[in-house]
Amino acid sequence: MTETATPAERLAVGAPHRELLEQVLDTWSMQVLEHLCEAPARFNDLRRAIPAVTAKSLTATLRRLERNGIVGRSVISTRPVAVEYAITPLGKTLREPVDALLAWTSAHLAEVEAARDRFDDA
Amino acid sequence: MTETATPAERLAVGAPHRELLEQVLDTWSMQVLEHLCEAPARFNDLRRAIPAVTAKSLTATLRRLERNGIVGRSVISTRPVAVEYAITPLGKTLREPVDALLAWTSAHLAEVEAARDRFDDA
DNA sequence: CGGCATCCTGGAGGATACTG
DNA sequence: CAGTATCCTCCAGGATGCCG
Repeated sequence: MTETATPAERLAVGAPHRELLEQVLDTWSMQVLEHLCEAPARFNDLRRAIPAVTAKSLTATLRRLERNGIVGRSVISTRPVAVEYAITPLGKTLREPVDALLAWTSAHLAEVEAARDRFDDA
Repeated sequence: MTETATPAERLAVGAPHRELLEQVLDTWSMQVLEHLCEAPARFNDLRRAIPAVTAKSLTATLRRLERNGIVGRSVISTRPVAVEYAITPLGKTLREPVDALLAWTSAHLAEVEAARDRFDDA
């Protein structure tokens, strides 16, 4: 198929590309993703692994990721119920670009902080 | 130097890596970046190029990018004053990981939308 | 254990008006 | 032209309590 949209157009407010990025790059989603890439985890495992998240936000994050096909949710009918979240094959493809971002911050954070110091002096 | 932090640690709330990503991946910053990568531009050029942005938000975005060393700001003392914004060498290094993100959405948006349809049926 | 419903607050960001 | 100042609204997300 043909790719007609420019990068700027794909990033416009309301564009599907931009919306998808917002649902995948937010604070909690990225952390959930990193953890599930290591190993599947249950709801409260994730809560403990991500200290600052509230139950409400974690639920919303997991639902959104599940809806987008990034994570899978399986209910294990023990009593009490257990629920396991796992990364999907689609979710795994996200790791590469996200890690590229992390690599960028690692490579350039010092340079950014130097720029901040210069800016704050003036 | 040694890199000790895990990806999850770098993404934790309050971590410098995460803060930097937030200041660089937000709605307006990404669009400003894309436009300045094409060519330097003046304040009102950017306003026109990014229809949904308000003057207040654009100012805040440009200040933050300037502080982080991602864009440069030069005042041209004509009357009335002209101000030109341009991408810096550091800013240019951001393009690669950001484009990787865009490439990911292009490659997988259809698959995501299929997952959404499935989810919304249930 | 893994949620959902309700209430509530802070702060991001829009609208508008003004200025060097 | 390129902002700044002020006001004001809105809603993401925290706190709390309840339930299958």
